[in-house]
Amino acid sequence: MTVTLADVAARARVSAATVSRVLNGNYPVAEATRERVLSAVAELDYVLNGPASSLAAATSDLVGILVNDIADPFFGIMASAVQSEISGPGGRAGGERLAVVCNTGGSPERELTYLTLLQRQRAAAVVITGGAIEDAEHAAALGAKLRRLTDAGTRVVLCGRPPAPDTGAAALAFDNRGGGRALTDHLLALGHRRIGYIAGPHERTTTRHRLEGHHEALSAAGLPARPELTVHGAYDRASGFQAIGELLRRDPDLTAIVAANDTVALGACAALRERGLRIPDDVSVAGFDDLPFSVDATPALTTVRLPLHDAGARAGRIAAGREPEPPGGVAVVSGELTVRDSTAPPRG
Amino acid sequence: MTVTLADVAARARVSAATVSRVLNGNYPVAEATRERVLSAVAELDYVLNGPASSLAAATSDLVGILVNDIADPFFGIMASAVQSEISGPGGRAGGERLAVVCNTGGSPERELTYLTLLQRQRAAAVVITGGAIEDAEHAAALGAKLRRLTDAGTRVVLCGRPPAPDTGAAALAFDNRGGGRALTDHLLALGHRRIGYIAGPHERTTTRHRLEGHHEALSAAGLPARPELTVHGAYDRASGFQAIGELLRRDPDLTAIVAANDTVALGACAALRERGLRIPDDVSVAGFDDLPFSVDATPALTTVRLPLHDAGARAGRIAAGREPEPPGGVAVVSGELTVRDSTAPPRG
DNA sequence: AGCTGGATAGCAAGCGCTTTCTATCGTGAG
DNA sequence: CTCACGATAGAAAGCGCTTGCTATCCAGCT
Repeated sequence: MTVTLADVAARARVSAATVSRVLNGNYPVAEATRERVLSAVAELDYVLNGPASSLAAATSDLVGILVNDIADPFFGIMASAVQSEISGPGGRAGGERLAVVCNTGGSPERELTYLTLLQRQRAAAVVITGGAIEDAEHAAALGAKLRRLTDAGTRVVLCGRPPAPDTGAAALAFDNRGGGRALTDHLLALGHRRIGYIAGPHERTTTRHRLEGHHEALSAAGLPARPELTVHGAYDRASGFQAIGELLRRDPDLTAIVAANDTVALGACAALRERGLRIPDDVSVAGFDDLPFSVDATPALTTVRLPLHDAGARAGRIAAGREPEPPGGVAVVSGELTVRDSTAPPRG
Repeated sequence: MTVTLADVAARARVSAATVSRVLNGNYPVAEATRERVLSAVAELDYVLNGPASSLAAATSDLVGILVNDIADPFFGIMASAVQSEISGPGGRAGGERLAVVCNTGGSPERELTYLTLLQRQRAAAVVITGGAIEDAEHAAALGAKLRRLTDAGTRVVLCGRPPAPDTGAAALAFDNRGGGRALTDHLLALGHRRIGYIAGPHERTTTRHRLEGHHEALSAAGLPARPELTVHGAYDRASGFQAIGELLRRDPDLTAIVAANDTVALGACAALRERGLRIPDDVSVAGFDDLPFSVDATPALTTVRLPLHDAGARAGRIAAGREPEPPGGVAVVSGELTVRDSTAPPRG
């Protein structure tokens, strides 16, 4: 039925061992023999049986990339960068490694499920992108799983997520706190004092760190905490849109809005415009991430630029073993305050 | 070192066969025994060896999703929909199927490479999204590969791509031609006569079909073909930005621009604004796809809405074998003209 | 001419799991 | 009290490939 190594061997009049060695190129084979084998492979349209090969060799060429939301360019950009590094320098699918991305949808269970599936496949490496869930139970389960993966020889790299101590995983963490602080500092410097904050989902490191940066800036400026000016929601447009209604109800005189990310910020802008408020004349708006569309928004969005592509590429190189892990297994990647047209001094 | 089935069997005082049967649940096992096995599995932290299992069973639970650009929400949305259908109803990772997305970057070689890699893994199904490359040689190679995949029992579904006859692959094709025509008809109805067209890359079915729709509308209206008003570029923002310079040089009096997709349209808008041209007052702009950010653009973009999520979900269900293939193996998915604020009658 | 060693090729033993076929046990029927 | 049969469990034969070890061949030496 399907062509096997033995068929190729028979056709080339050599042993299966020789065919295997030609295919893997890790053992000397006479040029004439190699050519004979190669043409037999071509003639028979032979395709290696991956499972059999992985079983015998006890390794696989699968590399998994976990993302929270594949439809969000934030993850798409990182995943794309990881993948092109994995698939070999030059962007060509060189190393014959199968870099695949797995969409967890932000669900802790699916995150674990995918990790198990990858562990089953004896994946060569795993890159986990984006913020983590802050739930003690889940964190413990995840930590244990990562530990087992690294123990089994799978390289694990966290990209855009805080380190997971004692798991053997390397981490490239974004400085979300610093970015959040820079953004609010900027608004304060412009003279804003009534700032609404549209945070991401509860229990996510990204959400908490950005929010903490915001609070740091506020208290450094001697401003009182006003918890009612923070609302939580998903990292999507609808969340930003709705949040504006809530925020304006709680304080109709807000002069600035900081959003969890650019997508949320855009939703907020839409809601503001719908209410006849002009940006930045009536209300300033700031985002986070600097996704590609943010520069094209009207007005162009003030945000914190995160080097998503670079971080992903580096994570990919570490996962591929082409770059050493950062010292201590952890590196902090900083964002850069990017001021554009959506923020301005408050009226008045 | 690593825990195997035999270890679990020994711990549970049963044979390996029994453990396998408990894990697969496809053979009667006494309740008491099953529990004993299950606790041994838990105690030993046993994880099935995927390659060994796939080898013995001659099947795998891998499902591949090919996309041209994972950082583009156009693909992200479809991939996300496919994946959630594959991973089991309810969006939970139920079926223990490993749905993974592979980023070809639009390269024909990588497309083929990934398909081979998936074939190696004896994937259960493959979903290929987005337009195809129109190169005879590549098309033949791709067709042959698809044929082999389907012959080997892998279900192949094309999503947002024209059918591949005689390959055994099912297809959900977008009506790009109809959408392109509707868009240009709309512009003509508004009174535009000098319309620039920013097309996608050469040799892609999507590019050609959308452009053909445009030409159909033009000639149906009795307008002469003006090839110099069409420029090609990538499906990205930069392409739209640059194209405006070129188009305006060729005809400074254009009153409308049709872009290959929304991303390109946004780039075009930015370029237009930079030149001091107002949209839609001075120039109307239309996109294609209706990506999430298009409604938030300023002005909100007129475009053709493609049911990306629904199409992806359907493709996923077909790939999972939970929905029959469309009759004849092909279904056409239509877009819907969505008129917003970026198009208006020309000044006059 | 006999010997040594490098270069190739082959043998065969698994890798860990699934599954067919067979063995065993307990129970209701005769 | 025996027999047959349904329900379970085990034995063992692979699945297709990799790789350590062994066998062979021939050139270069002594």
